[in-house]
Amino acid sequence: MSSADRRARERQEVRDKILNAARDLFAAQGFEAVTLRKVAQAIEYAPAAIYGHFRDKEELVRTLCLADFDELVRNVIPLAEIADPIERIRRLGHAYVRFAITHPNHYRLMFMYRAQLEPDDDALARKDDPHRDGYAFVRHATQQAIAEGRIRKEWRDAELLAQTFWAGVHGVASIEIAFKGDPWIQWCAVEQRTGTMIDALLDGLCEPGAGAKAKRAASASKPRARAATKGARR
Amino acid sequence: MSSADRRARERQEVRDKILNAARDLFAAQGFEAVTLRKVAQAIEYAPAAIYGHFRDKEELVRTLCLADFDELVRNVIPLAEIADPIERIRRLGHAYVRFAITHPNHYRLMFMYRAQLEPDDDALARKDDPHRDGYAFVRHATQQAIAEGRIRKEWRDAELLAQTFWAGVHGVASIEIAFKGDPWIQWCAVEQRTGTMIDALLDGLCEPGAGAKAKRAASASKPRARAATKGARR
DNA sequence: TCGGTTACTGAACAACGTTCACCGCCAGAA
DNA sequence: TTCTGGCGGTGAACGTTGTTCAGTAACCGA
Repeated sequence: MSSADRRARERQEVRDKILNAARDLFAAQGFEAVTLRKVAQAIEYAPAAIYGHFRDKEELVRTLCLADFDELVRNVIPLAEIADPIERIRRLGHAYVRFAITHPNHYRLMFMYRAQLEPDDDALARKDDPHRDGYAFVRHATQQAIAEGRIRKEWRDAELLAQTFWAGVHGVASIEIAFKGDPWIQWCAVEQRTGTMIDALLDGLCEPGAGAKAKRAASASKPRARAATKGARR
Repeated sequence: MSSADRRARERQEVRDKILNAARDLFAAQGFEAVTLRKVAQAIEYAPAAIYGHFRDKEELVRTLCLADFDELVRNVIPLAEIADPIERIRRLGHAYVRFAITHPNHYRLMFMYRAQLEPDDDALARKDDPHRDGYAFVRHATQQAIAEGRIRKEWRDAELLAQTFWAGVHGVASIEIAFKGDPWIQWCAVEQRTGTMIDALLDGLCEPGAGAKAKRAASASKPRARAATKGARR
């Protein structure tokens, strides 16, 4: 049945063309700049043709975002090899903020807009798998840190720790995206803000001398860019 | 010249009617639900009449938001009396998240949408005044904490501390607003997440025994709701 | 009474997401 | 070979949206 195969392949090709055309618009200018008429014009189809491949604009852009989020997953996977859970969390936080800053429109849609998406089957399949679910990745690390006695006794709740850490890096990332270049505040460099957030949070959460501070002192030998690049007032 | 006064007063009344009609829509359903035609219908004017009072929809809703933010300012002003800068910051953080949660659409527009607003004269006038500029309030407190030797030597940069603390509470607030009720994650109570963020950050930033932990231990005599209300899976 | 300013109207415009009747083409059955 | 069903795509339309603009009625000072 090669004819049916060809039909399916052609259909997939059109779908990919739609996604690619939409990606250019979305990555550069965000959700509202993705106009079905512009996408259709870019691929030389009528606007209504898109509805044969996606239920509506929302589904189109969300599909696009989910696909691009694999890049974040690929960045995070190698971190799983780090034995020390605190160090693993620290590196994850940096990678997370870096991804958010290089994909601001993706990040905005997925984490700053609204979340009332019912997860599809694909997403449900990888839920709670630390290798494919970012939140589970953090929670797994916090669980391990608790088990190793690294966390202060006040906060031995892996769920709470994971949510707090995520909120911290999300705060840095989303403020950077929403307020980048805002002249009201004399912004420190975003890498510095990220490092301060992660280090201070881990210091506060960890048992004294149980990893966080030691690691930071060790990595302080290679000097980090601190207080170097301040945003200038305009 | 009472006639000119009356004209000005009538003009202000119409402007207020527009703002009030828009506020109802905005507070309940957010920016996109504020339709100029719906606003106009509510006050029994033609849609175009609004343009005699506001440059565009953006300015209308932003004016509305700025006015409502005075409530946050009023909540924060009494905190200035707290002598201890660390405790002051802690209380500010709780008030901040509480405001965000009770005004999710206001918060979303001001801090999660876009910030490319050029500040108006009124805003510029109160910039850097700790009593009327929220960010300056935090920075002033961090400066004082540094001066009192409460902050660890690695982080004695008031600007950086203020930005990190703000990012922390903003992270908790914006995640709560964007992900409230999301079944993917087994959410802890937002008060618990707020408290953990603030306490852990201050613990990590402060010199050991220089205030943060002592304060927390003291207030732990009146038991806080910890690990009590977990969001149940659905 | 006159002239000008002000506040508002009604109708229109352009752009958006989305729908729907139609149509041509191609694979498989008769 | 001819018929037929369905699939993919089209073109035109619908209902919204924000916004503009010429016109108008009321009012105020002269």
